[in-house]
Amino acid sequence: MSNFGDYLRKVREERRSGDATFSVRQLASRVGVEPSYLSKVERGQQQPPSEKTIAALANELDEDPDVLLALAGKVSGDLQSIIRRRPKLFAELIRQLKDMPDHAVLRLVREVRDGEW
Amino acid sequence: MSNFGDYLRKVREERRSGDATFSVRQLASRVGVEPSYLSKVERGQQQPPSEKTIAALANELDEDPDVLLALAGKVSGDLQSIIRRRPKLFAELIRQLKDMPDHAVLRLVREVRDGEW
DNA sequence: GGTAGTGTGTAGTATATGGTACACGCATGA
DNA sequence: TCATGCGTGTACCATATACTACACACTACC
Repeated sequence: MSNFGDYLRKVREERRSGDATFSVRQLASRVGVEPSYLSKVERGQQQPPSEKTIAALANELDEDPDVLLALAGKVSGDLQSIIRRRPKLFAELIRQLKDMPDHAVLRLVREVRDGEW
Repeated sequence: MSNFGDYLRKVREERRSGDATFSVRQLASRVGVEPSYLSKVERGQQQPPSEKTIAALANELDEDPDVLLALAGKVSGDLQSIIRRRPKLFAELIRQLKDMPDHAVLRLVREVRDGEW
Protein backbone atom coordinates (compact mmCIF):
# COMPACT_ATOMS: atom_id res chain seq x y z
CA MET A 1 0.00 0.00 0.00
CA SER A 2 2.34 2.65 -1.28
CA ASN A 3 0.41 5.88 -1.37
CA PHE A 4 -1.67 7.96 0.96
CA GLY A 5 -5.02 7.78 -0.82
CA ASP A 6 -5.08 4.02 -1.33
CA TYR A 7 -4.02 3.43 2.25
CA LEU A 8 -6.65 5.80 3.56
CA ARG A 9 -9.41 4.15 1.58
CA LYS A 10 -8.29 0.68 2.64
CA VAL A 11 -8.26 1.62 6.33
CA ARG A 12 -11.59 3.41 6.11
CA GLU A 13 -13.27 0.43 4.44
CA GLU A 14 -11.82 -1.93 7.04
CA ARG A 15 -13.36 0.21 9.78
CA ARG A 16 -16.55 0.46 7.81
CA SER A 17 -17.12 -3.28 7.76
CA GLY A 18 -17.30 -3.19 11.51
CA ASP A 19 -19.06 0.15 11.91
CA ALA A 20 -21.41 1.60 9.35
CA THR A 21 -20.50 5.18 10.28
CA PHE A 22 -17.28 5.07 8.26
CA SER A 23 -18.68 6.26 4.96
CA VAL A 24 -16.88 9.05 3.08
CA ARG A 25 -19.60 11.46 4.20
CA GLN A 26 -19.50 10.45 7.87
CA LEU A 27 -15.73 10.50 8.15
CA ALA A 28 -15.44 13.78 6.27
CA SER A 29 -18.03 15.29 8.56
CA ARG A 30 -16.24 14.22 11.73
CA VAL A 31 -12.88 15.33 10.37
CA GLY A 32 -14.33 18.63 9.27
CA VAL A 33 -13.90 18.55 5.48
CA GLU A 34 -16.21 18.16 2.53
CA PRO A 35 -16.97 14.59 1.38
CA SER A 36 -16.10 15.37 -2.23
CA TYR A 37 -12.71 16.55 -1.07
CA LEU A 38 -12.06 13.40 0.96
CA SER A 39 -13.18 11.29 -1.98
CA LYS A 40 -10.68 13.01 -4.25
CA VAL A 41 -7.91 12.60 -1.70
CA GLU A 42 -8.62 8.88 -1.47
CA ARG A 43 -8.46 8.51 -5.23
CA GLY A 44 -5.28 10.55 -5.50
CA GLN A 45 -6.92 13.33 -7.48
CA GLN A 46 -5.90 15.76 -4.76
CA GLN A 47 -2.59 16.15 -3.02
CA PRO A 48 -2.56 14.72 0.51
CA PRO A 49 -4.21 17.18 2.92
CA SER A 50 -2.61 19.41 5.53
CA GLU A 51 -0.96 17.99 8.61
CA LYS A 52 -3.85 19.14 10.74
CA THR A 53 -6.36 17.26 8.60
CA ILE A 54 -4.11 14.21 8.46
CA ALA A 55 -3.92 14.22 12.25
CA ALA A 56 -7.71 14.41 12.46
CA LEU A 57 -8.04 11.51 10.03
CA ALA A 58 -5.56 9.43 12.01
CA ASN A 59 -7.49 10.19 15.17
CA GLU A 60 -10.88 9.21 13.74
CA LEU A 61 -9.49 6.08 12.10
CA ASP A 62 -7.41 5.15 15.15
CA GLU A 63 -4.28 5.03 12.99
CA ASP A 64 -0.68 6.01 13.74
CA PRO A 65 -0.38 9.66 12.64
CA ASP A 66 3.32 9.25 11.86
CA VAL A 67 2.59 6.56 9.31
CA LEU A 68 -0.05 8.66 7.59
CA LEU A 69 2.26 11.67 7.64
CA ALA A 70 5.10 9.60 6.22
CA LEU A 71 2.85 8.26 3.46
CA ALA A 72 1.79 11.81 2.74
CA GLY A 73 5.43 12.82 2.39
CA LYS A 74 5.21 15.03 5.44
CA VAL A 75 8.13 14.24 7.66
CA SER A 76 7.81 14.13 11.43
CA GLY A 77 9.34 16.65 13.80
CA ASP A 78 11.73 14.04 15.12
CA LEU A 79 13.11 13.49 11.66
CA GLN A 80 13.42 17.21 11.06
CA SER A 81 15.41 17.57 14.25
CA ILE A 82 17.81 14.82 13.25
CA ILE A 83 18.28 16.35 9.83
CA ARG A 84 18.93 19.78 11.27
CA ARG A 85 21.40 18.50 13.83
CA ARG A 86 23.44 16.27 11.55
CA PRO A 87 22.50 16.92 7.92
CA LYS A 88 25.57 15.44 6.21
CA LEU A 89 25.52 12.38 8.39
CA PHE A 90 21.86 11.88 7.70
CA ALA A 91 22.27 12.31 3.96
CA GLU A 92 25.02 9.69 4.00
CA LEU A 93 22.89 7.31 6.05
CA ILE A 94 20.00 7.66 3.67
CA ARG A 95 22.24 6.97 0.70
CA GLN A 96 23.23 3.70 2.34
CA LEU A 97 19.72 2.76 3.52
CA LYS A 98 18.47 3.14 -0.02
CA ASP A 99 20.12 -0.06 -1.15
CA MET A 100 19.73 -1.91 2.12
CA PRO A 101 17.35 -4.93 1.98
CA ASP A 102 14.50 -5.15 4.44
CA HIS A 103 16.13 -7.77 6.61
CA ALA A 104 19.21 -5.59 7.06
CA VAL A 105 17.14 -2.63 8.20
CA LEU A 106 15.19 -4.90 10.51
CA ARG A 107 18.43 -6.19 11.99
CA LEU A 108 19.57 -2.64 12.60
CA VAL A 109 16.34 -1.75 14.34
CA ARG A 110 16.53 -4.87 16.49
CA GLU A 111 20.12 -4.22 17.50
CA VAL A 112 19.38 -0.64 18.37
CA ARG A 113 16.33 -1.59 20.40
CA ASP A 114 18.28 -4.24 22.30
CA GLY A 115 20.79 -1.67 23.44
CA GLU A 116 23.69 -2.89 21.35
CA TRP A 117 24.40 0.69 20.44
CA MET B 1 25.00 25.34 11.99
CA SER B 2 21.46 24.22 12.49
CA ASN B 3 19.28 26.16 10.09
CA PHE B 4 19.16 26.96 6.42
CA GLY B 5 19.67 30.72 6.63
CA ASP B 6 22.68 30.67 8.94
CA TYR B 7 24.31 27.92 6.94
CA LEU B 8 23.73 29.76 3.70
CA ARG B 9 25.22 32.96 5.02
CA LYS B 10 28.23 31.15 6.45
CA VAL B 11 28.97 29.39 3.17
CA ARG B 12 28.47 32.55 1.14
CA GLU B 13 30.84 34.53 3.34
CA GLU B 14 33.45 31.79 3.14
CA ARG B 15 33.30 31.95 -0.64
CA ARG B 16 33.29 35.70 -0.49
CA SER B 17 36.65 35.92 1.33
CA GLY B 18 38.22 34.25 -1.67
CA ASP B 19 36.12 35.89 -4.37
CA ALA B 20 34.57 39.32 -4.10
CA THR B 21 31.66 38.36 -6.33
CA PHE B 22 29.86 36.56 -3.51
CA SER B 23 27.90 39.50 -2.14
CA VAL B 24 24.18 39.13 -1.50
CA ARG B 25 23.50 41.16 -4.61
CA GLN B 26 25.84 39.20 -6.86
CA LEU B 27 24.69 35.81 -5.69
CA ALA B 28 21.03 36.78 -5.88
CA SER B 29 21.57 38.05 -9.39
CA ARG B 30 23.23 34.84 -10.57
CA VAL B 31 20.60 32.69 -8.86
CA GLY B 32 17.81 34.82 -10.29
CA VAL B 33 16.14 36.28 -7.20
CA GLU B 34 15.97 39.70 -5.59
CA PRO B 35 18.77 40.58 -3.15
CA SER B 36 16.33 41.69 -0.48
CA TYR B 37 14.72 38.28 -0.71
CA LEU B 38 18.00 36.42 -0.37
CA SER B 39 18.90 38.64 2.57
CA LYS B 40 15.67 37.76 4.33
CA VAL B 41 16.18 34.07 3.65
CA GLU B 42 19.67 34.24 5.15
CA ARG B 43 18.32 35.91 8.28
CA GLY B 44 15.43 33.48 8.60
CA GLN B 45 12.77 36.12 8.00
CA GLN B 46 11.54 34.11 5.03
CA GLN B 47 10.86 30.43 4.77
CA PRO B 48 13.56 28.56 2.85
CA PRO B 49 13.03 29.03 -0.90
CA SER B 50 11.73 26.57 -3.46
CA GLU B 51 13.68 23.48 -4.42
CA LYS B 52 14.55 25.05 -7.74
CA THR B 53 16.06 28.10 -6.07
CA ILE B 54 17.86 25.94 -3.51
CA ALA B 55 19.37 23.91 -6.34
CA ALA B 56 20.55 27.10 -8.04
CA LEU B 57 22.09 28.32 -4.78
CA ALA B 58 23.85 24.99 -4.24
CA ASN B 59 25.19 25.16 -7.77
CA GLU B 60 26.53 28.71 -7.47
CA LEU B 61 28.04 28.05 -4.03
CA ASP B 62 29.41 24.65 -5.07
CA GLU B 63 27.59 22.98 -2.19
CA ASP B 64 25.87 19.59 -1.91
CA PRO B 65 22.23 20.22 -2.89
CA ASP B 66 21.03 17.36 -0.66
CA VAL B 67 22.47 19.02 2.41
CA LEU B 68 20.85 22.34 1.61
CA LEU B 69 17.55 20.61 0.88
CA ALA B 70 17.76 18.68 4.15
CA LEU B 71 18.48 21.87 6.08
CA ALA B 72 15.53 23.48 4.35
CA GLY B 73 13.32 20.61 5.47
CA LYS B 74 12.82 19.46 1.89
CA VAL B 75 13.47 15.77 1.83
CA SER B 76 15.18 14.12 -1.09
CA GLY B 77 13.48 11.79 -3.51
CA ASP B 78 15.50 8.88 -2.19
CA LEU B 79 14.16 9.42 1.29
CA GLN B 80 10.61 9.80 0.00
CA SER B 81 10.92 6.48 -1.78
CA ILE B 82 12.12 4.74 1.38
CA ILE B 83 9.28 6.24 3.40
CA ARG B 84 6.69 5.22 0.85
CA ARG B 85 8.01 1.70 0.54
CA ARG B 86 8.37 0.93 4.24
CA PRO B 87 6.68 3.63 6.32
CA LYS B 88 6.32 1.74 9.60
CA LEU B 89 9.85 0.44 9.43
CA PHE B 90 11.14 3.89 8.73
CA ALA B 91 9.18 5.44 11.58
CA GLU B 92 10.63 2.83 13.93
CA LEU B 93 14.14 3.44 12.67
CA ILE B 94 13.77 7.15 13.19
CA ARG B 95 12.55 6.63 16.73
CA GLN B 96 15.72 4.70 17.44
CA LEU B 97 18.06 7.04 15.62
CA LYS B 98 16.72 9.94 17.61
CA ASP B 99 18.48 8.80 20.76
CA MET B 100 21.51 7.37 19.03
CA PRO B 101 24.77 9.22 19.75
CA ASP B 102 26.85 10.49 16.84
CA HIS B 103 29.48 7.79 17.12
CA ALA B 104 26.83 5.09 16.90
CA VAL B 105 25.40 6.55 13.71
CA LEU B 106 28.91 6.93 12.33
CA ARG B 107 29.62 3.29 13.09
CA LEU B 108 26.46 2.29 11.28
CA VAL B 109 27.39 4.29 8.23
CA ARG B 110 30.88 2.86 8.22
CA GLU B 111 29.65 -0.71 8.52
CA VAL B 112 27.16 -0.23 5.76
CA ARG B 113 29.73 1.34 3.49
CA ASP B 114 32.20 -1.51 4.11
CA GLY B 115 29.66 -4.04 2.94
CA GLU B 116 28.95 -5.63 6.30
CA TRP B 117 25.27 -5.48 5.49
C1' DG C 1 -41.91 5.47 -6.70
C1' DG C 2 -40.10 8.34 -3.25
C1' DT C 3 -36.51 8.84 0.01
C1' DA C 4 -32.28 7.95 2.25
C1' DG C 5 -27.63 6.88 1.81
C1' DT C 6 -23.68 6.07 -1.19
C1' DG C 7 -19.62 8.13 -3.97
C1' DT C 8 -18.20 11.76 -7.21
C1' DG C 9 -17.71 15.93 -10.82
C1' DT C 10 -17.36 20.83 -11.45
C1' DA C 11 -16.64 25.41 -10.22
C1' DG C 12 -15.21 28.57 -7.15
C1' DT C 13 -12.41 30.60 -3.05
C1' DA C 14 -9.48 32.19 1.16
C1' DT C 15 -5.01 31.93 2.55
C1' DA C 16 -0.23 30.79 2.26
C1' DT C 17 3.88 30.63 -0.58
C1' DG C 18 7.57 32.41 -3.04
C1' DG C 19 8.77 35.75 -4.57
C1' DT C 20 9.33 41.31 -7.02
C1' DA C 21 10.10 46.45 -6.98
C1' DC C 22 12.08 50.10 -5.09
C1' DA C 23 13.90 52.96 -1.72
C1' DC C 24 16.81 53.74 2.35
C1' DG C 25 21.07 54.22 5.29
C1' DC C 26 25.83 52.93 5.93
C1' DA C 27 30.94 52.31 4.39
C1' DT C 28 34.72 53.05 1.52
C1' DG C 29 37.59 55.07 -1.73
C1' DA C 30 39.01 58.82 -5.22
C1' DT D 1 31.52 65.16 -1.52
C1' DC D 2 29.95 62.07 -4.32
C1' DA D 3 29.77 57.73 -6.76
C1' DT D 4 29.80 52.80 -5.91
C1' DG D 5 28.77 48.77 -3.57
C1' DC D 6 26.98 46.79 0.59
C1' DG D 7 22.87 44.80 3.27
C1' DT D 8 18.10 45.59 4.39
C1' DG D 9 12.93 47.44 5.20
C1' DT D 10 8.38 47.96 3.31
C1' DA D 11 4.82 47.20 0.22
C1' DC D 12 3.03 44.65 -3.06
C1' DC D 13 1.86 40.54 -6.22
C1' DA D 14 1.06 36.03 -9.01
C1' DT D 15 0.41 31.43 -8.39
C1' DA D 16 -0.35 27.24 -5.84
C1' DT D 17 -2.52 25.02 -1.95
C1' DA D 18 -6.20 23.29 0.60
C1' DC D 19 -10.03 23.36 0.67
C1' DT D 20 -15.91 24.66 0.13
C1' DA D 21 -20.54 24.55 -2.10
C1' DC D 22 -23.63 22.28 -4.62
C1' DA D 23 -25.44 19.28 -7.86
C1' DC D 24 -25.62 14.71 -10.05
C1' DA D 25 -26.17 9.57 -10.72
C1' DC D 26 -26.54 5.17 -8.65
C1' DT D 27 -28.30 1.63 -5.29
C1' DA D 28 -31.37 -0.30 -1.89
C1' DC D 29 -35.04 -0.29 1.01
C1' DC D 30 -40.13 -0.06 1.95
